[in-house]
Amino acid sequence: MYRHLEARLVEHFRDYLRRAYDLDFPKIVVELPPRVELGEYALPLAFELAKKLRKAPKKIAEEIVAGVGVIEGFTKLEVAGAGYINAYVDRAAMAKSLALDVHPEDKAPAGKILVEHSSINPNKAAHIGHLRNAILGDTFVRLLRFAQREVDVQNYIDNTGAQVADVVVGFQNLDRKSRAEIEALTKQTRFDYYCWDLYARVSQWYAADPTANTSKDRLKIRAQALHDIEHGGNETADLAELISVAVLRRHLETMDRLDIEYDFLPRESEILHLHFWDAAFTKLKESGALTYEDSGKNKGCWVMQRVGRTLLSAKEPGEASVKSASQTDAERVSQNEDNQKVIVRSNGTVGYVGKDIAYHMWKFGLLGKDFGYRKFYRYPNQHECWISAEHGEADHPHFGGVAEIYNVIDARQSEAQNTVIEALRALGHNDAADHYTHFSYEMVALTPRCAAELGYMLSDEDKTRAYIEVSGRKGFGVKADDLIDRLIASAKTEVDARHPEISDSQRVTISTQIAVGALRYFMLRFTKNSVIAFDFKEALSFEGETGPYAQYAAVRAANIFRKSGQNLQNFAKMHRAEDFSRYLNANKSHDSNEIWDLWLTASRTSNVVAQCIATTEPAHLAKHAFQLAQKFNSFYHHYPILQEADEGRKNFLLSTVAVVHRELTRVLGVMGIQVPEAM
RNA sequence: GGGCGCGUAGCUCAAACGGAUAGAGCAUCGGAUUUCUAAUCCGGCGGUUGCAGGUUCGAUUCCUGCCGCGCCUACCA
Repeated sequence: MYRHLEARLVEHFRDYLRRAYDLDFPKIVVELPPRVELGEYALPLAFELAKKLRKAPKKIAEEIVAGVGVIEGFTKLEVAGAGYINAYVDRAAMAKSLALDVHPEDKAPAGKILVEHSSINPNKAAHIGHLRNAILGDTFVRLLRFAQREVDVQNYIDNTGAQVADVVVGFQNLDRKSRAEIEALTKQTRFDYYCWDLYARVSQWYAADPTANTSKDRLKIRAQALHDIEHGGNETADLAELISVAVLRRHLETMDRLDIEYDFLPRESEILHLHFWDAAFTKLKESGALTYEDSGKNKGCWVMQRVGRTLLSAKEPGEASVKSASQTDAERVSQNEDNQKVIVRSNGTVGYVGKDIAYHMWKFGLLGKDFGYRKFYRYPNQHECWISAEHGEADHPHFGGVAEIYNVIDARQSEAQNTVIEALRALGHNDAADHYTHFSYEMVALTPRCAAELGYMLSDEDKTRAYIEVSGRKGFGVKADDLIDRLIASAKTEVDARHPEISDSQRVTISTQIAVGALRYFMLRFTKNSVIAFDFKEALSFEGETGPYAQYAAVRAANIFRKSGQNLQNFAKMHRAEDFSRYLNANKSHDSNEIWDLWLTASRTSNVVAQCIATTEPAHLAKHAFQLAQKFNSFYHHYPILQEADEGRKNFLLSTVAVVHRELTRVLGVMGIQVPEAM
């Protein structure tokens, strides 16, 4: 609602500026005034105009306010501060549409969006770092869907890489398990935990031998395993398939605990076996994006020249050319080599980035090849998740060939992501490159205290650090399922104490919802590029700025309705005929302003969603949910609703509760957080 | 060395596009419950936004330099 009025306001001002000043203002900035007393919208445009018109901002603002005329939905414009133009909406009219929950038609841009997230190596249990990725990605998907966009969710599976090979090596050489034994293990609960430990043991096994020769031999075993797996059609590859699929299923189960689902799981094995790379390689060579090096340190490789880094040739103008003139040829050559990215190794094998280029050409429908598709996993809610296959089913949905993509991948991989984007440009696919977004975020690390709590020995240097990076190779980290278990147990203790009257299975449901709320909120409250230093105490908190705080506010709202005997879902709509203006305006008393502020905050959801999408930053939504809950809790405390004697005012207060409940539930839903029955 | 990011209250974090008095939570201190459940609310304390310049009517935000921290910089994935 808020967003549509804003659009109307901007349009009106743009028109006026064109008429009155003959000015084209493509971007009119609109802000939220610091307090509702100052209106619902603030435009600082007079400040900017001051330069052009060579007049005082305040004077210009007054001129505009006098000339701009009546705007539908607004009661007045006012000049405030040093030259702000504040716009005041018709509160009663806006409240009415909010109560009715009317949404003027939005024309969402056409074109499918593909969001890739999670992409956990299927060789060990998921940990907190993966949780951040999946929660950010899933929330972004929900944001896009809220904005009426069509979205496919993909989880890329690197099932032929070194990490899977390591676990296979572990089963074959350390634990010496037969295929049947491994198969039995995969059927046990949390097979991924077994792999977690095994992966750490193998990593030690490679390195921790005193005689260098043994270590070398072991790395040879690893290289052989990797080779066999990439090739396929042998015992090692079959084992890798068995293990990686079993771990993948575990990952899907873990993420489903947080209501995170995927539509399609493209795997590296199919990218290899369906020869995606060959198709891409041909195009890359034809376009000149890849060049063959016949000398130097990258001799025998196909490389990509990185752009954005100056190729220091004599042609460079300005200072750079002076600098390059003083360089020797040898320096220039070596610098150019440093700017090269090896895509195909001198032994003819393609590296990870090359496969990624092919995969991204497929995403945009530029490869001329497609995966086979097989049903893989049906969620309890019947949603079907598909997986890539060499020979797929005849009937399948169509994935790939999308208009826009978002890759939720941590910041350490920006370099690789940029290389893929550059490759698309080099192929002449600028439009695809422009619609390729690396949704970059920082890692989750552990505080030294947390690491110590987990029983890890820390060096003196580590103890002084703000955080310590998790490491799969060392088996150092907090496993996702463990964290979820602890959150549920902790919530259960509280729920048990508060609600002995309800059934245990219901208490488990509520505890789970609270745990998910706490976890998802925790991962969303930090902005993407701040490293999260994980700490159990903070993550297990249910008070203050947390998910349960917001859930609690919604539960309280529902409780009022339960006690009142009124219907929460229909109440606001049923009272649409009522005019709330006397409560909302009331001479702009403190009370009416405080309550209006609550309505106003509730109305801003679609605005915040748009902001989150534009900035690829879901943290704004978490902040918004918290603020709405905070304002509601304050309102809840100050206005005893069921005791209200004036029937009209009581209806108004109940409508307020109903609208806030609806919007808060909606916002939490976009974050993947449910509102429990009771708390 | 180069690239990217970060530095804001005791601690953990906000402040999209430069804007009105830099805000929350935690911690701490003090208060609120015969009421729609206190996982709550109200108040106090707490700031030279790393440092030094610059641009601007206006800078936490943009630019330059410096200091400190992290990540990336493989013919690994």
